[in-house]
Amino acid sequence: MIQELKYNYRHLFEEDLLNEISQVGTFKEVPAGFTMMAIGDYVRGMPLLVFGAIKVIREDKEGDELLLYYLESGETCSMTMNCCMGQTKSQIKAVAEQDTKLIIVPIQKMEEWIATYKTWRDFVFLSYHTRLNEVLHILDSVAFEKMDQRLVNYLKEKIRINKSNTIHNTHQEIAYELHSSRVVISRLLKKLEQLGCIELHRNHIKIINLA
Amino acid sequence: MIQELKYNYRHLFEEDLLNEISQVGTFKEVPAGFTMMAIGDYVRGMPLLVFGAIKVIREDKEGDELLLYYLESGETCSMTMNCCMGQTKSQIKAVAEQDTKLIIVPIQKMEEWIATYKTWRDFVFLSYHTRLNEVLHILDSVAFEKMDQRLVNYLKEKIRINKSNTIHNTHQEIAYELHSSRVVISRLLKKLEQLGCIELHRNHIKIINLA
DNA sequence: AATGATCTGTAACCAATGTTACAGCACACC
DNA sequence: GGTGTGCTGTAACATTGGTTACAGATCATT
Repeated sequence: MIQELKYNYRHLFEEDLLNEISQVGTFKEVPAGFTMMAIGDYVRGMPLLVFGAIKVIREDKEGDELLLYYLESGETCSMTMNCCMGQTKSQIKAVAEQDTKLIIVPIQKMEEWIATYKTWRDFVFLSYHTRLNEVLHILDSVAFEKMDQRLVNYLKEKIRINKSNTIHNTHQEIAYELHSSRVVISRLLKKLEQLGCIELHRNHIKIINLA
Repeated sequence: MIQELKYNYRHLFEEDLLNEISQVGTFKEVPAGFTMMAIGDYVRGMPLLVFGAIKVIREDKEGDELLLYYLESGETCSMTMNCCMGQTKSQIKAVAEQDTKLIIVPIQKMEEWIATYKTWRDFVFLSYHTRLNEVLHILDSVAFEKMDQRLVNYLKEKIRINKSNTIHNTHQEIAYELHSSRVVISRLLKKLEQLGCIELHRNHIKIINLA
């Protein structure tokens, strides 16, 4: 554990803090597709990603979904902190986008370290900062952009996160994450194919050029 | 200044911090409708509201607007902190909803106090926490709700903030804040009037019952 | 009272998105 | 090879919201 921790966080935290983390943290591995947290779950710890990626999804009462953003290694989830500090249930769902490795730090420690380690404090602030910007970014896209543009952005982000030009999802899955319907997504994807931007196949999409 | 500060923040901050704030802070009064910050402005200080309310608005490149949330007395704007710490330009517009009084604290002090005062740290975290939740709330409403419901929520929030059952806005102004068009808003308002929920007048709307 | 500006109401139309329905295809499993 | 399941393509239609256009109402100013 300590190696993977250091590989990702050495440039952020001092030796003492890294040691503390490795003492109180729990190492976890989760497979792609695994739901790590559902709406209403109580949050017991703060995740530090060391490998992989997690997608964070908003859900309304009817179960409609909307992808918010991805967490990558070296990052944490300020939503989690949000819940910890507010002592409330989770407002979001977290699903592993890839096979993922992470370290869970107990809530209590995370609050303690805010007082004692400046680097930890900066890390937590930066995380809030980043998440707030990402949620604003999604808000922009939902409020100001049309579905075709949102779809293109979604595909771009997906290949960036997964470091691959092939997207292994069905149209239905994409529709859920954009809070749209399968037929609409199929329609727009077909248009993109006709423009030569992508190639459609069963269960996967090859990205050629999204400009 | 010190009285107004204490009235709103005594329960949050210790005496020492209150005194520091009153020494380095600048008192400001702004009239309703005044634009306190525009997109692209550089942020020079952190505002602590002591009276009134400020609306915070997101804007895209085309100048399309979307109301994010209101700041009330006893609150600050984590967007501002967002900008301060990231050293970036403002991503939002802030307009006084009412005649408003506030204290501006220099950025440098605000970072210093995070290390030295626990109450300040908690305040800053709580502010991030609240803003993140509010932006999520707006996102929910834009992503999952239809315009009629969004309009009702808008009206409700407006009377809550202004502590009055009469809303002094034109349909056009409401349309801007919801990122819709005047005709659509007039249409929906008329429906609400027919249901007996509101009364429409020139330049103002009287709220009867929004259930 | 006449003028002009602004605000509101309404109709007609358009575009984007969502819904329903169904056909054909690919794949896994028998 | 036959069958069932899930994925994709497509048509027809409904709904929501945005656009254009214009008439009438209200208000301030002269």
